[in-house]
Parts: sequence; C-alpha cells; structure tokens
Amino acid sequence: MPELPEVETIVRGIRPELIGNTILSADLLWARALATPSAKQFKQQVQGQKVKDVTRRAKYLDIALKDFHLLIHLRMSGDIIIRQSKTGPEKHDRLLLHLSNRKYLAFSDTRKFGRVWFTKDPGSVLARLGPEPLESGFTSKWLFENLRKRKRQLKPLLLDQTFIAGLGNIYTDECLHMAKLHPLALSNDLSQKQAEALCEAIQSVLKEGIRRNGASIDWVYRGGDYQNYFRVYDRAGGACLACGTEIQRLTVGQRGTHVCPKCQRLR
DNA sequence: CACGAGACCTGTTCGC
DNA sequence: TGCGAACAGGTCTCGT
Repeated sequence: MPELPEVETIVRGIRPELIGNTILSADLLWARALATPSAKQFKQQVQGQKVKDVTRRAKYLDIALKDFHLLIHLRMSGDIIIRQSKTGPEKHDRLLLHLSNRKYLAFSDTRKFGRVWFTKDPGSVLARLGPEPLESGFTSKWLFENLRKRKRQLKPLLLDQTFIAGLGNIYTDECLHMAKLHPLALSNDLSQKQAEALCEAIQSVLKEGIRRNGASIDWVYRGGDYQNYFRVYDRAGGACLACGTEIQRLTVGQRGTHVCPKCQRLR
C-alpha cells in the first residue's frame, strides 16, 4: 500500500506507540528482510535500544534509536502493525520487535519485497533521494528548471525517487490528471505554466492523500479512504470527473497508467 | 542518458 | 469447477 501518504499515515499511527519504549529483543522471521547488517549482529545490537523518534523520508520509515537508525521500506505489500504481546505473530510477519510496553512491532510483508536497514548512518541509505515534495525546497521554480535539464517521459521521471521522493503509481497518475499533462509528455517540453500546475498538483494530491489517511486497496487495509476519491487510478472505463470522457488504461514504463484522453493531450 | 525487459515474491482475479 | 495468465501500491540491474 505504501506511497508517501500511506507511509506518513503509518508513521503518525505508530509514533506514539513507540517513542520512549525500549526494544527488548528482535525476531527475524524472513532473513532476507534485513538488508544490513547480519542477523546476528542486528539482534545483538538492537537489544536494549530506546526509541527516540519515528519519522518519514520519502517512502522510508526512520525509527531513530539511541545509537542507531532502523530504516524500513515497505515496497509493494509491506505494513507495520503494533500488537499486544499476548497476540501471536501472523503468517506474513517478517520481523518482530518486542517492546517494553507489552506490545511488539510487526513488519508484515506478503510479497517479501520490503527491506530493513539497521545502521548508524541513515544517510548512506537515503543519500540519493530527491527532494520531499511537501517541504520548502520543492518549488515550481525548482521543478521547472529540473524538468528542463532532462528529456524524459513525465511519468517515469515522477516515479524516479532520485528526482522527487515519495510519489508512486497511484499518486503520479492522479497528479498528472490534475495538472492536465500526459504521462508520455517529455519533461523538457513543459512550459513554465505547466510546471507550476504540476508542482501545485503534486502538493495538493499528496496533502489530500494524507488527509484521507492514504488509500486502502485489496487485502491491505489501514482505514484510509483516498481510494474513494481517485480521479483516474483504477478507473479505466469510468467517466472523467472533469469532462465525462472515458478514462483509458495504458502501459507506461511497465506500469498500469490511467488517463483522460481529452484532459491529458499528448500532442 | 533514456528506456525496456527481467528479476525479486505471493496472492487475487479474470478468461476460457 | 479447474487452471493458467495477467496483474498488483516498488526498485534494482542489465542490455541496447
């Protein structure tokens, strides 16, 4: 489920449950979920670490401990759940952190794409990420200038986390529709006005996603309801909310892509 | 540099 | 009903 708004929702939910608690022990149920270090070193060093803060950078959760950072990327199917100790682990749990408050954090991940890094230097993992779209460094001026430096199809570029951090397949389609831009348009062809519209769309769509606690689809449900407000994503065959034209589905960069052929002209 | 294909995984849904 | 194909919110690596 996890793009920027979903990860932000998870962070806000688990932060009060974690801060101030101590990790008593860890169970690694799927060895490859841990990117670094070795399972042995991790279990040894994480024990006794107190949680200082829980934040988000791009689609990563950043759990700041006394001496380390625990970075978690949920990829396609990852989720974080806090459970009472008396409640047992579930089928898709990959990592458990037992806490001092008689609860435990479960990193659950059906498809096993998610990864966890345990490190003193979070910068080494996060170094290549582009700007946070909801922070002050991200402006229409920055966007226009940087779109112009490249010659790439808009959708793959917006999905590129080294360009902008946090957009995924859903929110990219929603942003492009709101900005009336075609996913295959070339980045260096945008006018300043179009770049401004795109900047505005990115910020407003992400804020709306956060306000609605993210989108909940399929078997992963966290109480978000943004899926009820999709303009184009997963709406192929439906009517464009702006003009009534039938929404089309195409494939761009091997990702399902949804556009209104009238609002989003390629030309 | 830009782009497409394939890989990594499990589960659900769709077409025949 | 059964069964294989297609598809799923992400990212990495390789070849052209």
